[in-house]
Amino acid sequence: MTFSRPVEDEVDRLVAAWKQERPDLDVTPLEVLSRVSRLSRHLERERRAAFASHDMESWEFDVLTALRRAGEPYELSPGALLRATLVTSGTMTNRIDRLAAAGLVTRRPDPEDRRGVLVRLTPAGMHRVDAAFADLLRRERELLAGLEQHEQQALAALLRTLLVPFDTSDAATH
Amino acid sequence: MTFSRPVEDEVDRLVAAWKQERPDLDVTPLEVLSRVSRLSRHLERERRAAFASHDMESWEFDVLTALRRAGEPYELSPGALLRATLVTSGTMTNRIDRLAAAGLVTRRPDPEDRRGVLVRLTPAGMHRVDAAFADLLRRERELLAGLEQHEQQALAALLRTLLVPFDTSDAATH
DNA sequence: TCGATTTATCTCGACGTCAAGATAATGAAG
DNA sequence: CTTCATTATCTTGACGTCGAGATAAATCGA
Repeated sequence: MTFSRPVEDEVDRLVAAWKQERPDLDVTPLEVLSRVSRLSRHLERERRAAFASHDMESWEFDVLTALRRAGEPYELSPGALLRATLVTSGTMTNRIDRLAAAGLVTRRPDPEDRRGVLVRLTPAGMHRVDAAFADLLRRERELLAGLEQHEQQALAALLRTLLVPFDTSDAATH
Repeated sequence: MTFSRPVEDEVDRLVAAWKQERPDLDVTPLEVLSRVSRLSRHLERERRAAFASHDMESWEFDVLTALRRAGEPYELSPGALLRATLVTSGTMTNRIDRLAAAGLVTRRPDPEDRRGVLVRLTPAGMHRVDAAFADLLRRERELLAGLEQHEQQALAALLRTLLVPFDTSDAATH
């Protein structure tokens, strides 16, 4: 039970400005969606900073992480990787090229489908991602320190509701 | 009061995979923060699609919107604009250049500060942004249709808590 | 008033992403 | 078996963003 709410964020100001300028419009959708976008941008900056100390780029982490959590043998197709990371196929090809050049993944033809390719995490890649991930979790925990456990759960559940339509409907290849 | 929760999103699967692979780590921060990032990416795609029909880019909209809601005389400095849009100064210079070339804004020296510049929305820019904004709100309302009014408010409040530290502490110039 | 610091904007090269299209293999239908 | 639609990956060029640094004006302090 919290009683104080004197604190404003940028979105409060933004919404107030719109109400002033366009009182005819109902801008309440911004209360949620602008906050999601802005928070995501701030988080991305934090991630960048966190990874810098591990000499890793945030796009590298996204790919390596997907492979890592896939479990043995830490191998996925480019298609699976692009669905996990929400980037286009061209972007994923490019990312895999560079990760392979850095020795963090290997690429081999899929023996079951001659169109396909399989990307596998190397021991070096595994080591890198594990270190960075532990650090990221530590930092993310701090960012969430302002919320009680049950608030975090409530927040997660609400976000899930918004996310489900995206994650189910389209198996978008892009 | 809702009892059903059979529905999973991609983050549920992602968290389950991590628990399998690294049971020693507490990955609950991902429940919130991965969802924010992923949702933001999906929203960005939606925005792109929404603006396409108005023949407008999403970066253009961000700048024009900031000017529009500032009210008469619809004029802000590049510094104010970059803080509103969370981009770097180099990016903002570039954006203003292109918007000015398109006739949607004008740029003039700040009479009060010879280092400064003032960017003003033109009538054409105003017209464009008003049309696009109305459309965006309509689409965003649909995205939120899965949540009751009070759920949206709760969600907004929780997000605000996470956002406040970013929006207060740093007046980051970048 | 002078020098040092801060603030505001711009420049430029490196880089990552996207969109569209190319290639090639697979799967489905008759 | 042949044709057609689909799927998987890669190629390419255009584009927007970032980061670092340059310039110049304003502000602060002794």
